[in-house]
Amino acid sequence: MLRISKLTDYGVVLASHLATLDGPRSVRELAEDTAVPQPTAAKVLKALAKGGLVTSTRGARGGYALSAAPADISIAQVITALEGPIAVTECTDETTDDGCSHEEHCGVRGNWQRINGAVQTALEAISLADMAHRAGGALITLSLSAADANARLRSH
Amino acid sequence: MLRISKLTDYGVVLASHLATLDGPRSVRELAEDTAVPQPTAAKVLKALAKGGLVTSTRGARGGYALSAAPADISIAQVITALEGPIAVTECTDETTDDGCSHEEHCGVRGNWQRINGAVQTALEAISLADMAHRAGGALITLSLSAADANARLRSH
DNA sequence: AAAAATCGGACCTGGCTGGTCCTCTTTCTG
DNA sequence: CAGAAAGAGGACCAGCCAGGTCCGATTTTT
Repeated sequence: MLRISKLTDYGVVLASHLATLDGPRSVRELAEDTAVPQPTAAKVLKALAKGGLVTSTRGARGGYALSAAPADISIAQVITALEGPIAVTECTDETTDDGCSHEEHCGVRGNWQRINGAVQTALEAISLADMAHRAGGALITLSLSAADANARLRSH
Repeated sequence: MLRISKLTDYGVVLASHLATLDGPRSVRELAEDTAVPQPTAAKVLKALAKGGLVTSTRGARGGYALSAAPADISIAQVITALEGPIAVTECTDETTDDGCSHEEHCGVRGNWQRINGAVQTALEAISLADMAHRAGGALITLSLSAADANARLRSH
């Protein structure tokens, strides 16, 4: 299903919500606004803080706020902060260089990496500002190759 | 990590391997060629057969073969056959119309669907024939919009 | 000093993934 | 016609991890 985890989904929702605010907000407030269970929201926000996407202010009147402008934070960053590097298959995970035993059999590998890169590029191109605005217009289009992209352009 | 399951990975490897062959092959042979554990390969191939991607011949000298030309079977079909409909988040799974409780809070939803659609389109555009050829050249590129695609074309 | 927050963990638990096995049916071959 | 070869269709299990909760320590405000 090519699914991302629910935690990550929460992360995107929370981060997008933060993008509509200015000052820091407490976990309780954010959880209420987004209807995410409070302890879970806390966990997610902690992870985002560790990833440097949000800054935390401790103590009374503290809370979380985005560490950068909404337009400068990508969905890919949120996903990476919560799930580690984006890798569609284990093969494409560069960190484990254990030399996949199928390597000689699967000429498939290079292609997976390309697919993976494509997905990653797509997610990097989408900012929290984009997500915060509903009705963003035509957000993403895909093309198989430059030539194909060209053909599409002409057809419009 | 936006990861697909290992079973699905096997499915792609097996299907891509079948794309390089002509007649039906037994599970044992396919498993040996691809270094996928035999019982697991059987399971995967059964699922592919149920999805109509491969045809099975029973009895002695039977086996599996692709049900269509490699160029006419997409990676998306393989994934769908093994994992059900592609849905990045639960929200984007159209089958469950239980009205996600966050709905009013998350203007995010429409955007997820667009991302989801983009990924799906990308996977639909990649055929087994593409996967079977290693070194396929620039297989996929992404663009945010037609305008952006245009800009990219010019920059090359 | 007390209250309000986050931090950094530990902890549990249910479901799902990956993997195996067994029996039934079908088909070919000798 | 008998037996072997092969898939169909399940049941089944073990391990892992996502999802979720909770607690004590620390920091800051009031």
